[in-house]
Amino acid sequence: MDELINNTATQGPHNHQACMTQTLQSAESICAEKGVRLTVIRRRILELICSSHKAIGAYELLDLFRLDEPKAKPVTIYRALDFLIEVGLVHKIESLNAFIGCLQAETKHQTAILICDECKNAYELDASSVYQSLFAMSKEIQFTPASLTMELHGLCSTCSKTLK
Amino acid sequence: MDELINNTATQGPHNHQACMTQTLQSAESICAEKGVRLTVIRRRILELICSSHKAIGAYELLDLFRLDEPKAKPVTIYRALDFLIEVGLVHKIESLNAFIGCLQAETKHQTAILICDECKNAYELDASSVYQSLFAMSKEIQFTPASLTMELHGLCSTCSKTLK
DNA sequence: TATATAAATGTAATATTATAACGTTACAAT
DNA sequence: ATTGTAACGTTATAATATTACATTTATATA
Repeated sequence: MDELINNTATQGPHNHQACMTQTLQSAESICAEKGVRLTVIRRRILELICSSHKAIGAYELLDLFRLDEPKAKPVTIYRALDFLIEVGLVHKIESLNAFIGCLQAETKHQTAILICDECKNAYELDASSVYQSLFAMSKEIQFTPASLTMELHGLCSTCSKTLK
Repeated sequence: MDELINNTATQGPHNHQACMTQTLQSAESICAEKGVRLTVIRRRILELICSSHKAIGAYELLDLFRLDEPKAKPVTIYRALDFLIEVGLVHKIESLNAFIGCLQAETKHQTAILICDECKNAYELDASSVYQSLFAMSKEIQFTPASLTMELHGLCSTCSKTLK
């Protein structure tokens, strides 16, 4: 039932150009469908986030964005991030104050984020079963669940091999 | 198997004075056992954190601490927090940048934090089963798990009744 | 008990992350 | 064309967290 989402990215080198192209096209259609605007700024920031699978901070993102738009201010990044998160195209990793692109934004999903503490690559794992069980547990004690943050730190397969 | 930890606190009013006293005594013995020093500052900060079950921010804590120690600086709080977290007496809630006292620090535990978005009270739920299943899932894809952050936002029973 | 060592704290400065407030521009629905 | 809303520009500042280095306190043991 649960399964790895962006498994190509976890299995070593993948065609990242194709991965990005697909992500951005998918983003276009999601926004179109939702009737929200993926403006030039928002699209560019999504592109920067998705340019790797590493978690990236807002100010790091600002530095990259400024290569094209030297006068850009932090709030521009945060506004775009707010939008992208709202639409589900980006996730915030709370334990890092950093952001990753969502590779499966089209599917409604309940995921855990797996973060490699060595290379900072972050992956999403479909964890519906875990969500269901935690939601059930919380309801048993009359807690009404709304949203779940689940972040698993550790080492990806590549880095754990390297560090042996 | 999984169960609510500080269930008295979730079930409405409880004897908070007794709760605190017990938490602090327990903290003393944990530190003694580990051979680490629960200094006056550290004990006081733990006491402030545990003075309610609401998540509290570092600077809020600083304000409280300054009632006694007007010259205290942020780093004093952060140092104490680092210590208390290291020892397991306090947890950081990543999604709030805030802290709560741990009511069951003596037991090795794998917990989810339940956060009421209305009253900010936070509870710990033993979620060993969920940890195990997520760890197993991650290992299947050759990810080596180290630590898991699990934070469930929602409404506690009291607040969900009130908001009806 | 003196003293060496490590741990804890004091103090100042600064880095990092994020938001508020308010004006202007662009879009898109009538 | 007008008008209302969403997006963006600009400035300032709030909120969170760390670094660096000096000083004091506790602990072990000579």
